[in-house]
Amino acid sequence: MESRIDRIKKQLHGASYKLTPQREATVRVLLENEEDHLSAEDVYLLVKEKAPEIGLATVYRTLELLTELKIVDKINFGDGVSRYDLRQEGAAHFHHHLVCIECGAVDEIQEDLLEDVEAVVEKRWNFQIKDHRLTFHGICWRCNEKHAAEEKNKEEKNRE
Amino acid sequence: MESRIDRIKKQLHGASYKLTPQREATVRVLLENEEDHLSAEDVYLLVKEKAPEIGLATVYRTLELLTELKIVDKINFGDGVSRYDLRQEGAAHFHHHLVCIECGAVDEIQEDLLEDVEAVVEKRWNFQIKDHRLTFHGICWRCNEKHAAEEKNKEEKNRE
DNA sequence: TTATTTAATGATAATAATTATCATTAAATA
DNA sequence: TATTTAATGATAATTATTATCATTAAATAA
Repeated sequence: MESRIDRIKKQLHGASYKLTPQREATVRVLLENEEDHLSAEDVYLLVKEKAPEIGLATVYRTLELLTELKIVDKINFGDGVSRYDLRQEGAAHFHHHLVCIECGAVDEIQEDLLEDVEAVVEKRWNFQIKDHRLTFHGICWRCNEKHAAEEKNKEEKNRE
Repeated sequence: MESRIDRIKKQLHGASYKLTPQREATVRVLLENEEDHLSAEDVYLLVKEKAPEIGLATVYRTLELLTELKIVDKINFGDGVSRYDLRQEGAAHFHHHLVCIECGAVDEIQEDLLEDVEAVVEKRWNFQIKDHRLTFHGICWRCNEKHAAEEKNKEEKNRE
């Protein structure tokens, strides 16, 4: 069976780039850390564990290349660092993010959700949408549950 | 009548900050350049025209302060520079952006458009939304019109 | 195969945006 | 008026990213 790496290799070849050992190591790190929103530095350190000879510049170059080919998405949560996410295979659109303002966790939404909104934007603003970025800032389910538990606890204490 | 500046002054006082001349000059620049997505450097240069003694660090500090107080929104279009937009008065939510991948223009959408999507996210992901960022990347109405005109032109030439 | 062109890499210097430091000034308060 | 505190300006420091350039690896031509 054709693996994800094989398909990425084909994508690279299609654009006349090669999948060098360094590029492959970088892609593997991204595959093994999906959903983790790694920075270039993060990727560099992880790649180094397996391939210590790799240079930071090569990691940057590879991430840039993968971004150009739309294999990864470069995202920015406003903390001064770019982060890189593998794009879902076959996904025309970028996935969305939920950033928790309490604990800092970043969750992903793979569902599109924006179809109706995009139809409106395309028509009303005569804007041909090619991609989108949607991030919600708020309180995640973990913090919500934690607060609910604390609340319950307090009530029980009061009843005593 | 109470002006926008007066209201911002009150907001600052409410958080026990003062509206110093430097801060006022910075806010005025933002007011006079709404919809322009200015970077800190842009703001600095504009403020300098009116108040040449101001320092870049003060502009950064002021923009940070205004961001904290949710008077401005700090945004990032992925070009390595933070940009600062005055938030619509009374707007609970951040406005959206249309970034043209051809000409680089950035247009704004003040309408919410996300109410339905947010209801789904709050329920399905148990996420309490406090704010959002939505940016569409694509081709703006100006470029679309230009292409349409070019197309028409070509057709006419062919008919000759 | 060997020579030659081209692509990719690693080390590191350069750049650019932002933040930290610190002495000075302005403002608020005692 | 004296004194504490907040804010500022100049500039150094930091940090992420990009550019440079000599070296290596790969692809292609002879």
